[in-house]
Amino acid sequence: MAESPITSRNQDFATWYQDIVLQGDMAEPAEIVKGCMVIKANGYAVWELLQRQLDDRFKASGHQNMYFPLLIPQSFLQKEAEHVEGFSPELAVVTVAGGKQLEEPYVIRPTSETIIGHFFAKWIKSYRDLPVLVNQWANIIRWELRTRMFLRTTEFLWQEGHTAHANHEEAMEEVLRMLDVYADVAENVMAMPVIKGLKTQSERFAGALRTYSIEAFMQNGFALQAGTSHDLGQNFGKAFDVQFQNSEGQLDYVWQTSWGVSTRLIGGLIMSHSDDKGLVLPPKLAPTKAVMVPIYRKDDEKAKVLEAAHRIAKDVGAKIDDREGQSPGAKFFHWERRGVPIVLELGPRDLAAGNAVLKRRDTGTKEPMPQA
RNA sequence: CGGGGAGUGGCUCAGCCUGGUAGAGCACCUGGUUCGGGACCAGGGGGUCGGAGGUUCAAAUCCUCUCUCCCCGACCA
Repeated sequence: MAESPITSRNQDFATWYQDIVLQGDMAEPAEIVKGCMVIKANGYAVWELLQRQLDDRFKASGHQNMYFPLLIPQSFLQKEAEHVEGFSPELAVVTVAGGKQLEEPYVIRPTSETIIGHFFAKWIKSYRDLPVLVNQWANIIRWELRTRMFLRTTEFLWQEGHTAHANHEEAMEEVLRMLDVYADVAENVMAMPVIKGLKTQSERFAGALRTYSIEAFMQNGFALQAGTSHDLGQNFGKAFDVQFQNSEGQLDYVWQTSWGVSTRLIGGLIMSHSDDKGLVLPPKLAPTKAVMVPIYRKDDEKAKVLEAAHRIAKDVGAKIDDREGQSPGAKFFHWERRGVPIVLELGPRDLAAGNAVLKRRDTGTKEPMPQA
């Protein structure tokens, strides 16, 4: 019996988390780039599934995807007093480009309210232009003091929604609508129960009137802020002069919202479901839903088992693990650590009985499954 | 930024205290036997010990400086 490469949750939760991420082929520290990670195949595939679920809901509620520059003129950040105060300490700044000192440095976006505010001002003239409902899938950089894979990395992937409305009521409806979308995805896709609520004044987004969040509970009893939705009021509208004429012909500033979830969700997913044996993924977010492990000894068995295993795997949509030189035991551990929800076993005994063995990752239970 | 830990084949680490020209396990390659929860035997390839300087006949090992990563705390999606 080989020793498990995974530290138990009771022994050391933080180390357990790291082990799960590493052993589950989710990510690894980039090392050469401070605080950054390489999102590996299994982790990125989960992110893609999660993106799809979120994106479908954004589109269904009238939002459109756009893309804004990674680099933002430094002066933009300074236009909103609280915003600059909140983000200045964690900005990465580009001062040299093309071999020359830049006249005005660019900051690498920590979030895009400012640059999007600039363009909203160009695009919005009339109440008929409203609402503007934009989403951006992007990477951002925040120079955090301490990082943990997925939970807080220097660079991370996220989506940021940015909307502009004619009045505060509509903006607030949007803020709460998107909070509900986040809660829906968390609970019904990620199987991660959350509590919706209002953040305290000290915890709200820098530049927002109010910040709402969904909070999830982890196995160590900690809460994880899993998504936020901000009522920006007219703060950015005023800072970037986003004015429009209302139906009475008067000038007014737009009411804006912004909302985002990030690759941190994957950290929450891991800390919600995984166990001391490895990653556990809910079926809706599992890149590989089922794996078939064929078992055989002699050559004549091998031919029969492989033939049936391939056939059954194809029928049920399972990936077949027919790697040579790996024992079945080694394969079981391999897939268990990667969170595959269903592992099927097929050997001579099952062949004779007309069954395959079906094992669930979440419960660990095994049951016979008819081959037909 | 404060506190702790660690940098030695791809990975995990031993060796350092008591200097004497680099080891183990895993992984990898070849051959054979295996295969129902991490197989075994035999053979083989691969490192100059984070970096710089110093002491010494001789430095992974002693001294000085330095860089990086990880964990805990404060800050944040």
